[in-house]
Amino acid sequence: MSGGPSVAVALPVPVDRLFDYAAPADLFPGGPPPPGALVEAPLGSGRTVGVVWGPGGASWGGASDPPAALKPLIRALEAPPLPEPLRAFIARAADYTLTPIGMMARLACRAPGLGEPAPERAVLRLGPGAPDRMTPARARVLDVLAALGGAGLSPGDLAREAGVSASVAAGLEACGALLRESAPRDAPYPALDPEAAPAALSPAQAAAALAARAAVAQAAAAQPGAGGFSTTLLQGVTGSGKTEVYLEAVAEALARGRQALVMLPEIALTAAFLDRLAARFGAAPAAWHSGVSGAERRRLWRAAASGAAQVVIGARSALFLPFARLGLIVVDEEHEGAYKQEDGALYHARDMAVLRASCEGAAALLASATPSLESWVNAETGRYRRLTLPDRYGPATLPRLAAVDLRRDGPARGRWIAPPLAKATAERLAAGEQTLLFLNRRGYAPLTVCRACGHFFECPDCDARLVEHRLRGKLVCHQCGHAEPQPAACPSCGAADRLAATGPGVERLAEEAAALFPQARVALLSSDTAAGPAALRAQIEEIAGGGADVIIGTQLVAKGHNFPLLTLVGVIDADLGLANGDLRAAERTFQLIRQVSGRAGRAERPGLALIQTAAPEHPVIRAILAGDEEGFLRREAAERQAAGSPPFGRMAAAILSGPDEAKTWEAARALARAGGPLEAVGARLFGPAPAPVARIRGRFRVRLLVKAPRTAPLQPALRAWIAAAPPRGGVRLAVDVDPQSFL
DNA sequence: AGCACGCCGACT
DNA sequence: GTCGGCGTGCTC
Repeated sequence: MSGGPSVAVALPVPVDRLFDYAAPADLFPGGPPPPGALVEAPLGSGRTVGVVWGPGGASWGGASDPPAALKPLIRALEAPPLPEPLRAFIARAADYTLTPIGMMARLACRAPGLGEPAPERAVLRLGPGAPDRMTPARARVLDVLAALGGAGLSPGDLAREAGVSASVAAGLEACGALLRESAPRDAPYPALDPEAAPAALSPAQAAAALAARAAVAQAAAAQPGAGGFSTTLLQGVTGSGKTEVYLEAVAEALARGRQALVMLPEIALTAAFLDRLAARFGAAPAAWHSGVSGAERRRLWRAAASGAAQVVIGARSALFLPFARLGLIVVDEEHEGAYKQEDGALYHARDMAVLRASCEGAAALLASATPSLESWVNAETGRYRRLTLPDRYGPATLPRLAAVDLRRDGPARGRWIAPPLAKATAERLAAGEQTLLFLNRRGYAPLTVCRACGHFFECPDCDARLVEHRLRGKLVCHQCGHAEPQPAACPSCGAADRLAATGPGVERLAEEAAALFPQARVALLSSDTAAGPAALRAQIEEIAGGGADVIIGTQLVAKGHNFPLLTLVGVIDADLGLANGDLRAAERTFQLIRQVSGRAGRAERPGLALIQTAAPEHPVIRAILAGDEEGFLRREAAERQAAGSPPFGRMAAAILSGPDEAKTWEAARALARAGGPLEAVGARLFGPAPAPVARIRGRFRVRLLVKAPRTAPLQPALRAWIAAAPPRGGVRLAVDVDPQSFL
């Protein structure tokens, strides 16, 4: 290297490479910016913000040598550098998820105004001089400031607080009784008190809390990155008091001067949750999610970096905040699919939380009533610690589960509510109790067929069938969102009135329920029926409060709100999710039916769940009916191990997409022939489409799966593989990972 | 990811 | 004859 100091910078471009820049002494008199510094750099014809990764010449993956003449950096931003543990996390997360490092690093710079110094504002406070004369208005101003001690107020706030006009303060300032100063615009976060209002814990909670606190204490006592890290799975059914337990862990972090991050899958839940934490710790913690304003993001980003933000409640993206001394990460509802980030960088936030904790020497705490298979396996094998909370009320709260064998007791053709379920529903109606009929299928009917010619409607852009949405008068593709008006006549043969809806959707089920129980108030709950999230919440609340007798719902009803009046749940088609060939179909079906069944009944009045199935002997259905979660997880884990699927390895996919089916398929075969990296490569396709070549939005796609041992260097292997058979002829190639836990 | 370069269709 | 479509390739 020649020509003065240079640095390697991670830039937000999808290239597996660092970019070298000159850091000339005239621009950087104190030496080149240190690792972690945020810098502005010229790139192509424009400029972009990146993160200094090390001295120039560092190679992160990239093969080609940097050019002889380096462009100089433009400037260093006025923000604290990303701490070393965060950089380590970014590098490992990028490698793990096959994401270019700069794209991962970008997630840590997502706060506005990082280029500018922390904003200041003018404040007035008591000055050394005495007022030239006293008036009642002036006295009120001085009283307000005296009550604040040495602190100041902005001119506007001061006038408002004192109930005077701005000119009063101006007069006092002119005679030296008030002093105008500059102060940080961002108010500090209120201090949290770990002992403000400790919860009363049951013996089981207290025991779990003790262990959770010990894990945090262990992390806090160790040097960062020196063995303090641990992961704990906190398992306990709804109502067992998991939250109180992990808040004890948060209290321990607070008491030891470490920061805590609590991750939630749903942003909508944070408001209520913040209230709860405010009650526990005496003040509300900071919140980080997509709905937080720019000013608040800037404030929180800097407060995380300074350590002033003691506790942060956040969504996925909070994982990339520059915490100064993180001691604990809690992942609430760790099994939730919402933790998967699937656009841009691909990652599973639960796994990245564990990774971040390991980089920070912090404790990770995963909480769930129904743990994901991955976490359960990790707890079983001893990689994670495990804490279990027993049901607070004993087994009586669990609803009684019974199967309705559709082969024997099924409904008439074109009907979906079997006689035993109809009878049970009628009984609830007579008793003034609510029934939930669960069917995880939106719309009126999943298939529309012409009875005259057999024509059925397919999406023009993909392989999926169009679903009739009678309420909207549309045919809709559930895969890509394509919608078209519902025709009156068959477009193929022209026959009018011969189009037949085939199969059930919730709209059709609601129709049937209304006909079956004419005296009942039937409510339909589906993501299509409400105007927006707020309207939907209001609707759910109204129904839960007794606004309906029979609730028809999709998976939407499985989560969140409680239905205290509900004593019967009917699962219309338990077999629905099991047939679609998806890797996680069984797991999802088990969790969904278990969650939705659990909605029946309450402590003093156990409910009933009737599971309609045509395959009661299916192992998954049998496990559901027996309430045998452990058995299900054990069997599912063994099956996946036999199939070599996650969580027993890493899986990546090369996705080829092109405008032409033959060319796309040929490129995929060439890639497969080029010799797979590491282990076998096959043209297996996962996902909803049944064919090896799927059509999505008019383009053809093939997924080649790559399986690798957990610790294998997948990134370079994939690069070499793709270099051996680069796609041609308009075919594009993207590498995708299945964002799941293999940690 | 942006952004420029480059080679084929319908317009003043 | 040009404006502009988006396919391809590069960014220290």
